[in-house]
Amino acid sequence: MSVNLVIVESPAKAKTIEKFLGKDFKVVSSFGHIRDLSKKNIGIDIENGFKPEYIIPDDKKKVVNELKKHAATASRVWLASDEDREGEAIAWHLVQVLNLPPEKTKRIVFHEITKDAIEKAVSSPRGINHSLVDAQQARRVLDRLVGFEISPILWKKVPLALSAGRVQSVALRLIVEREREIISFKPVSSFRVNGEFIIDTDKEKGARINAEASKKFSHEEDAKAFLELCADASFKIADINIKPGTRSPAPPFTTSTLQQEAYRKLGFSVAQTMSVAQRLYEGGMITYMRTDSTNLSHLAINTAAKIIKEEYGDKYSRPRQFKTRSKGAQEAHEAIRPAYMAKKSIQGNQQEKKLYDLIWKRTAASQMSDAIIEKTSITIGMSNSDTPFLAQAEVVKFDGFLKVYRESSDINGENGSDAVIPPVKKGMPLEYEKITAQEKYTSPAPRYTEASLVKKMEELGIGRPSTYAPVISTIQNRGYVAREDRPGESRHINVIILSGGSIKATVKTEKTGFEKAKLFPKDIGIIVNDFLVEHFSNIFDYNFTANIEVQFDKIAEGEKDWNKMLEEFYVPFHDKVSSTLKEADRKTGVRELGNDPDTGEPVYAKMGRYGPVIQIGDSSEDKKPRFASLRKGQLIETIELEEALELFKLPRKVGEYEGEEMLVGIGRFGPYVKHKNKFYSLKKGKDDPYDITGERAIELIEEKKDTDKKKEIKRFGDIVVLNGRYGPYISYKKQNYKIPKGTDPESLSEEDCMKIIKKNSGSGKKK
DNA sequence: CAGTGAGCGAGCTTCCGCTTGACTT
Repeated sequence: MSVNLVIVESPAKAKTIEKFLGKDFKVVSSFGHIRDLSKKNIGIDIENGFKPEYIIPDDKKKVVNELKKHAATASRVWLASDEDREGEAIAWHLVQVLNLPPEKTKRIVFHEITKDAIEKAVSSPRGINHSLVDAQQARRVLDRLVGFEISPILWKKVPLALSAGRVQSVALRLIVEREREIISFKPVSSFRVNGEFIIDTDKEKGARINAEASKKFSHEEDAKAFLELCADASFKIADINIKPGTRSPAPPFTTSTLQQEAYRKLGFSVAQTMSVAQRLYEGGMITYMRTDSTNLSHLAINTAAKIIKEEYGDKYSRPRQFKTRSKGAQEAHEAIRPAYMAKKSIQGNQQEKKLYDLIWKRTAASQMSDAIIEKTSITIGMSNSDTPFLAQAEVVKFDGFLKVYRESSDINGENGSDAVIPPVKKGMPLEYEKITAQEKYTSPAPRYTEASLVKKMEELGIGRPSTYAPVISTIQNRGYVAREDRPGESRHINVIILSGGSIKATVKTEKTGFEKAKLFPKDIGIIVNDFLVEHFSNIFDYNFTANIEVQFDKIAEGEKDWNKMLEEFYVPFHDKVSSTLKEADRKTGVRELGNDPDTGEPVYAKMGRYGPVIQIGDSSEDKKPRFASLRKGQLIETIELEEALELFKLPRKVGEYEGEEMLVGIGRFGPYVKHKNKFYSLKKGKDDPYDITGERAIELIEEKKDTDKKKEIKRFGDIVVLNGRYGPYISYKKQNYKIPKGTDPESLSEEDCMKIIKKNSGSGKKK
């Protein structure tokens, strides 16, 4: 029985490959890495040349046993893990753990899952590349050293801090530094002048041109003076400039660009995109979704060309192969594309259909012709000023790839001018209909979204396709960063309008600072970041990863010894770890805000044991300071005295009801009235916790009691049938139970309820 | 879930990358 065993990393890949190879081949999966560093004693014997201590994690034991069984009966084992640093290491660990003898072990690689590529791989096997394995070990050990030596310093020196790492801490730094840019940003306003012109000879048809003055005005008086000039001026077309141009499609998706576009076009979070893509991959509908490559297989390029020609005609087809440009790309896989281009749509839920459609269009567009455009610029001259008005328009002469796909931009409303310019000739006279000078404020760099953070991380070369989503979850789970909204504020802007020869000034309002699902640093994130940057500036430098990647590459090329590289890194690093542990002060981010006007005591903002607090007064033998927690959206870094003192006004008594005190405060779910140990929410936008009256509080209490009564359908002792947000349910001993569909809750008897409770209490236990 | 905060200090936490489920909301 001569059986060939092929081991790949992913089970879905195993299934596909087995179809291509004959029945002499059994294809199984390792489910990624099968060994990792032990967590005991850092998992590294530092004294002995950084010798790693590898263990098989509990959740991998079953897989390893299966692999051992298969390997024992196979006469030849083909290690087909990915062709990159990590893949090579997986192959090596397999050799070690499965005790594979060299004579029956072959290492093969392929970048695309096509019959051709796999057959070719099988016909040209090689051995394990030990230099590449060493580069991976260096990467792994370095990450462990950084993470496991610095995190414990944080536990000691920063309250509530939890972790640090080569990647997560730089991601955090990006967010903290961006926030500081925004905090210190001072908006400046200037006036932009826009004119709406009518072609003089064509007044009836109403052909219009919108144009902007080539100059901005910093002061309102200057803008007004310019409009006064306009009132007396005559206008004409001074110049017309027509420029042809082309636009090319974006390359097919990588993990990073898929996450960005799915966020911009479909509103998916980074994690959501990955889980939907995973399902598409497992269903055999798309290629692998964790990739940094923009390569397409020849087969994919050829079938795409065929389909594009059929669907849109020959002139829309333009096969291309894109070069991967991102830093540190390892290109073990293809770009993310449909498994079968012929399938324009798929079965599945809405999310799956939408994501597939996006991938199909992006892939197709990448294989289509450039769009041909014509850019028209018009200069409108003024008789009494040398400041012209300019108009620009773009006409698509041939749509090419734009027929199926247009990439979105991170910046809203900057997708080019869609203005249409009527046919005009040089020298044509024009009349203004309306000329408006409107104040416009500059804005700071935008806060990161999950997707734009991924983009930035990729640019810096930190993180990998498999870790972008997890890292973003980590910094949020640690409480360093939160994805939040901000309602924004209104701001007045001055507008001056010239129309029919007269000038009028008005004031408009606009929204500023509105945010939706943006990444904000939290106090603890800011303090952790400042501590890390203060003591380990070299490691949390934006270029650190790029620099050590150069070293890893040298190891992979066999030009450098991996232990030596680690030695060079570790000696100064560990010195710094020791000295920081010994010398660094505890960091609470404390800021003195001023003095309490009532008592004269100092007021501080700082990180307390349970979170950010304001403290009034110092601690002494006979006096305890007073504390109040910061609210959502407030930062130690920016809170001011007045705001801080406000926090001490709550909770406050608003009166008595039924013989017991009513207290108003603000909790995690917003403002509340507390009465007899029960909480009643204040109405959003209607009630103000600082001036709500006792009568209103009683009203709220009664109202809530009333709706609670309506919620209850029936009751048998401990068993209560209730009307909830998601329909009727049973509540019993603090647990909720779903009522099966099609059951009328009114008709339930006590026994029926017990049955439902018993049936459902088996499932869903513990965390 | 709507509190807490001093100081002492047991026992715990933590990294990045490669893979899926098995969980809960």
